[in-house]
Amino acid sequence: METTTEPPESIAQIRVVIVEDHGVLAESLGAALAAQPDLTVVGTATTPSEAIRVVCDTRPDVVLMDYGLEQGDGLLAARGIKGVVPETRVVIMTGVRDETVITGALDAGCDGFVRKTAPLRQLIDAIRTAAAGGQAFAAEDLTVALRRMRSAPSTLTKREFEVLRLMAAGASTADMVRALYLSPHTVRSHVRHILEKLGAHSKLEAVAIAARDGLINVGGPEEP
Amino acid sequence: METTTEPPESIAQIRVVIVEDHGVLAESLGAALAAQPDLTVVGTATTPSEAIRVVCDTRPDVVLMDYGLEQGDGLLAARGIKGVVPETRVVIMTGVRDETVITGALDAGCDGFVRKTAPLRQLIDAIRTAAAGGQAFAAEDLTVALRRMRSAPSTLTKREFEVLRLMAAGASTADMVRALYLSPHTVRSHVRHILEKLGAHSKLEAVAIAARDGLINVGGPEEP
DNA sequence: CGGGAGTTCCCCCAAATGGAGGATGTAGCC
DNA sequence: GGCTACATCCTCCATTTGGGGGAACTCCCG
Repeated sequence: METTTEPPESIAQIRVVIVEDHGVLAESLGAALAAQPDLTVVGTATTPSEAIRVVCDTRPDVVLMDYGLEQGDGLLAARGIKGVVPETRVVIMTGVRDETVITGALDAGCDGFVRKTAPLRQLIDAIRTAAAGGQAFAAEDLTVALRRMRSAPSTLTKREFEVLRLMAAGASTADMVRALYLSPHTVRSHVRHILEKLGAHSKLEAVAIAARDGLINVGGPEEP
Repeated sequence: METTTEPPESIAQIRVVIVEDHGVLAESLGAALAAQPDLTVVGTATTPSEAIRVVCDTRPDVVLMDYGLEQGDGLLAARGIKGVVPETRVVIMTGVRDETVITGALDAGCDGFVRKTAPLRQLIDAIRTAAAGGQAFAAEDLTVALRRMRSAPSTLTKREFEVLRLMAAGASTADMVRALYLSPHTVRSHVRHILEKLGAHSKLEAVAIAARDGLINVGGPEEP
């Protein structure tokens, strides 16, 4: 591989753990990072729980965390790691064009954010920046996140999110009544609040808006 | 990297083009494949059109094609490549859990199918198998695809698909009337046929089923 | 302790939707 | 020429939904 913008000459090794459930990417990425003179891959994991265990065992400098894990949320795993070994630096890696991921990453106390569409060099730089104690967020990502935070105050409550997710699954009011053990009046009340907050005029539109804004992951062929 | 299950000893080089818009994966994968003694990466592309151009220029043995490209469909690109340079072998790589991808890959005349969750060795084996003239589809994937093809005959007409896509965008009947220049009666008629064919009892449920089965791509943060 | 947010439940009513049926014209197929 | 599929439009009716109120109760925070 070619050198990056900042090829460190010191022998200070950055110990990296890769959390990624796509074997193809995990392995090739591991090889690519290992080819860097200052990076050492000391462990890998494919699930949040495995990630925390590996981090406890290996005490890496940086965790490279995929956002879209099959079994759970990368940000949740990041929170867990920060809770158990707070000095661990976490760089989130995502393939989705979802502005809420970066706000979530900031909220979870992550130290870097890289899109999978970015060149590899950018990822390596982010790892080095995070390891050095810096924050590796692209200015473009931050501005997008800020714009969304201003424009969409979408402050849905927990219950409303539950209802929204059920709606996205195609549930009728009666279905939600059965699922949540509530009165139809209550479900309808939640629905109306959701419509109001999202600016929708139907459940269908609400789900479409929520899907567009990344509030929910619509079932089926998606890769978060 | 380590050798695979079938480390060829002949010097016959397999020329590979990688089509992948995730720079991180494209680059690290390129490095990992190049480390194989029998594989040579002769080109990369990030869009379908670029892919076809690169294939024309470099005439590779195998094209490693990501299904989920931002700008267009990997299967469409595969079709284009097969049309222009039919002897090219195409291996589809996908991260989504969508059974329709594999049927589409078979339909497009692809020669291999690998999930990103698979180990790297499996991908490399698929490339070698495809280059040797074989078909590299996992038995598990084929059975799943067959099961779906039997269970979901979902024969929506063109017009019904148009209506379905509008529904997924959150359009009301009135919106669709304006969008399609039809009578509300006609739109409602199409909607009812869609509900019947999908086994849904509401527009919301129909969209959820369609999204689950990969009939439509629901807007927003998805990575097909 | 007071106030706000959240959850739960209730009322009313107009509009949209789901579900049933039929009618017309057009296009392609055997 | 018939037949079938498709698209278009229609009627009728029961149910659901959207939109507007309000009223408890809990919990948390200042």
